[in-house]
Amino acid sequence: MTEHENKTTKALTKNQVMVLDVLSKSNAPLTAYGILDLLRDDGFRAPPQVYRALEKLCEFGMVHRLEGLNAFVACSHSHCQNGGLAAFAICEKCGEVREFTPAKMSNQLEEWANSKGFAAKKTTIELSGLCKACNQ
Amino acid sequence: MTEHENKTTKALTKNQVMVLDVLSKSNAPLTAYGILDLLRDDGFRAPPQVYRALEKLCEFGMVHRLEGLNAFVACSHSHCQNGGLAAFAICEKCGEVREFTPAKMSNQLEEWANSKGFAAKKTTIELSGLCKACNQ
DNA sequence: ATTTGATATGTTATATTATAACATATATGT
DNA sequence: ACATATATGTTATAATATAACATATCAAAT
Ligand SMILES: [Zn+2]
Ligand SMILES: [Zn+2]
Ligand SMILES: [Zn+2]
Ligand SMILES: [Zn+2]
Repeated sequence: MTEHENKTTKALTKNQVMVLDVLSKSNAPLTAYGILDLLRDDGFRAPPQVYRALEKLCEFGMVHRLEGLNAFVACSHSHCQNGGLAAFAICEKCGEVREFTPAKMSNQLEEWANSKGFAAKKTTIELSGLCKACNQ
Repeated sequence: MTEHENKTTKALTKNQVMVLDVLSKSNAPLTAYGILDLLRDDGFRAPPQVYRALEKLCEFGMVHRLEGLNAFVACSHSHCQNGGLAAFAICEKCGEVREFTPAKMSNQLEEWANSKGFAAKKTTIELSGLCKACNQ
């Protein structure tokens, strides 16, 4: 059994592992091009290699895309793999990202969606501001 | 008194009026470059003209940026001008955007932020999926 | 074991989105 | 009229993302 597995219990590919690895080790979100630069020595040469890995990792719920930053973070849990709504608090100063699971909000959004007949496939919740440490 | 005014009761500039106008008349979000194309005949020639107007209109709360689409919509209310949290349900098929105000969620996010000492400056809530009409 | 199809990877080129930098014009207060 | 701030125009470039095609690797099926 390999180290990383997705929900279908299929092992990640080489590139997926490398991308997940740099994201997991980073203490701030990384852009696709930032990841590319970090992986040049490992044979990455062009954006599609990164974007393709990111796309799959996002599908698997192992990585999240932060829309407000055009950047990516490893999931804080082992993996979210959809269904579970995730929210992110992003510090503008230090870059720290806290992922949390606003269960009640999830219900309320669902309630709203049901009442309007809207079938949500994806939900984005992002707070940007200052984390406790940076706000002193 | 001019037609459009922002919160400081200062009239919008010529370019701001034109950008707000095309957004108000559109029944779907527009990208900056889409707006540029629509305004070529009105003297717009380059992206900064659009982005500058959009930046101000967003500040004034008269336009919202949809992070998931890199696109912009006119505020459904007269203007939101921050403080009031706005959420968006975006139909992937027809492009329709419904802006709504999830008051309870707002409280819950605030609650979470307070408990963690996070000082949120901006909050993004976007649902993407299918609207009622498109989901038949 | 060989063929076949599917998936993953490499590579080049290009599309899309956004901003930097500088020049000119217009408005506003003294 | 002058000084100052704001708005606009313009060129160039940065940053983000995808299209298109070639090659390689993997996984059945024969
Ligand atoms: Zn997660
Ligand atoms: Zn911080
Ligand atoms: Zn609004
Ligand atoms: Zn629709």
